[in-house]
Amino acid sequence: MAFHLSSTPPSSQSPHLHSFPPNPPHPLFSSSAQILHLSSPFLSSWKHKNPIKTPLPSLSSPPPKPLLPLHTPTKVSLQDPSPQTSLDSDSQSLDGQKPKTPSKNSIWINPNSPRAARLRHHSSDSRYARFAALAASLDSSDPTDAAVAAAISALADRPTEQDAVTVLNCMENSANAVLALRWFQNNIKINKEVILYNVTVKVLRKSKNWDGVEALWKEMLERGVKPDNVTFSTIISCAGFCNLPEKAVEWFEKMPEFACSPDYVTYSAMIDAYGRSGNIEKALGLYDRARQEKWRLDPVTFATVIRVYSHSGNFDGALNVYEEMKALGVKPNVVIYNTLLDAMGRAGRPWQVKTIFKEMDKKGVVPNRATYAALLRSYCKARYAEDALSVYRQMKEKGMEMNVILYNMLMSMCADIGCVDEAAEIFAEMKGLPDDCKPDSWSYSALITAYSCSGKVLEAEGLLNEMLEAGYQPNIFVLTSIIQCYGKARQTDDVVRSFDKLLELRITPDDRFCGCLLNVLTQTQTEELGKVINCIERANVKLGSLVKLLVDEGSANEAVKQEAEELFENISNEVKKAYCNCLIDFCVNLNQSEKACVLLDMALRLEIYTDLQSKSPTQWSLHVRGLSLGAALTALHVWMNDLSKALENGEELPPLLGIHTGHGKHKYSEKGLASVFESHLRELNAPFHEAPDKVGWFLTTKIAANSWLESRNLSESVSA
DNA sequence: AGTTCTCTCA
Repeated sequence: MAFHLSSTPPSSQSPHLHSFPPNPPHPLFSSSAQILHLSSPFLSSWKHKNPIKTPLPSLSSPPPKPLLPLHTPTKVSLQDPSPQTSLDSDSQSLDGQKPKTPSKNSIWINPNSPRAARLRHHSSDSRYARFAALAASLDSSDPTDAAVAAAISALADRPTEQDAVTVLNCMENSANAVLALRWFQNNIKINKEVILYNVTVKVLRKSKNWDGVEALWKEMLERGVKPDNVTFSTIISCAGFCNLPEKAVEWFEKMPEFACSPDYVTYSAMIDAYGRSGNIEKALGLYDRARQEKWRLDPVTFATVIRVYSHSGNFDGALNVYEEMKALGVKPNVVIYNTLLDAMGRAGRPWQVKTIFKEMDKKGVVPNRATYAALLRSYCKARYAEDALSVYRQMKEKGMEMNVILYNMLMSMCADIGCVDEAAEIFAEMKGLPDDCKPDSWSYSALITAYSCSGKVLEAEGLLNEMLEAGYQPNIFVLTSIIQCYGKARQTDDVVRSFDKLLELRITPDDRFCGCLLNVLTQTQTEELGKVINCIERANVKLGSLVKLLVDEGSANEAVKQEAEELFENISNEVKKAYCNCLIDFCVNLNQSEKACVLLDMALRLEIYTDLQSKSPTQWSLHVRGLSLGAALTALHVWMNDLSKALENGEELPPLLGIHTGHGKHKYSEKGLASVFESHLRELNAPFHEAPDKVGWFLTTKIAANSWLESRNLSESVSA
């Protein structure tokens, strides 16, 4: 028996714009793709589907107007700047540029901060804008009583109690917020001191400063200020943010002592606090109680429970809550929809994301930035490229801020599906954005992966250098990509050099990294195998010894079996299939078909490959979808032997026999697998033919199969 | 003046 992986990899790849099931594995570690390298057809097919001249017009050509107008700083000043003021400001800088430090009368607000968002929201409210400006000034003051006093008197003339609440509510710097609270307590007339404490606690929550909250609480009690329900729900939610569920319970239980009784907001905060700290049972228990006892439940509570379910991986639970909510007559708002969209995105159910988004539109709920961000995340994760890119364009059109994470997800998706050009364009766009949107290590990593996957060695190397210049150390992800890249280009010495770099950086190779080395091994010329095997040995001793057994023609099958089983006990589940695919391909490359069968057998026993063969009264089938070419051919060989045995035992074949290679709608390889598989079937004189009406299937009849199996047996017995 | 929407295979 001999079969070889003789054909060169096909260079076409099917687009998987709407892959189903979603979330195919990362191409670097894809369980099936590695000997069938396929590069980027996405762009062309996408262009074809969309009669637009350039796929990403706003990326490739300079836009007529700013794409992200929100990145333009919003100038907020206390008074309308008088000409004199402007002159003063300008005169501070010799080069005619805006002074770096804000002049006394104008405050520059980070346009990406939540404060800026609130400011835009309240843009018609000049009073709000004035106090937001004061809050910004207070945040950046020195943390001293004097500096805080100076900031307040510079920007606010005789603030009222209401002004104080507004200012504190806008602040972010917790130390200064406490000092500002102190100033207001000492300098203005206050009727409801508890409110000032409550808003200050909110500032502490922003920085997760639990100790500060406890200190304020103590101080309140000492001053005889009586906490109210708002105090409790704020403190409970703070405990939740700080991952201190026991503190949340402690304050919840303190309520009666202060003549407060929990209301629906308190319960919502408690459910949230439990949920955030991983107490799923308790969170859901509280929700159940709330329903049974017919407490008032509002959309916020439902959104919280949906999130608790979604983060615990129970996505149907999340949907159920949504149904329950509608059944109870509570109208879903934008936050509910956003939470649901996020949940279905996490679940990897982009089709449900679409349905929910449509429903939202039908009900007239206006999507906001969080909605679009959730859509983008879902589509990127599911590699619904067309949809993701469309959402991205819509966000830009609507002036909604992207951020580094969203950009990175978009780039990773492009990399995963082979859209190098798009990834590069997005990267270039990021470079032109303000600092907080500049490419970070993830961005570099994503584009390096994109280059690596499509064999652009020089580009990948260039970007790696750029990344180093930008001050980022290469991490395991980048080095995995680079090694993949060199392996594919058969630059074995560079593979070794990069591997040494990894060890030099004291990075411990993980299972995926070793899988990448294995994959490189399947692409390495015989005379250089030793170099790669040496790396594998250093990365993972067990894997190294298994590989050496496979290379050694004298090694016993039993030894291979034992070593492989030991190895597979110790690697993570997500890489097992990829390892099997590579190891079997390696055996096939080495002409060690028996060892390939040993490994295939083990993979079946460990249920790494499942349901390779199936039998119905009308059809027997072989399913090789998701297998590498070598593994698929090994499985075919085993199947043929099984069929012959069945005939020998006097069994009758069914009317139809079929081989399923996959329909090529997703993953990198299936289309490739089908075409390469077909040529191997021809070499074997196997009478299977591509089914015209069933994509990804090769079929034959009982009669043709019978005579083929007979002639095959005959020739084998002759040669024996 | 209170509870929810936030992130990447790290």
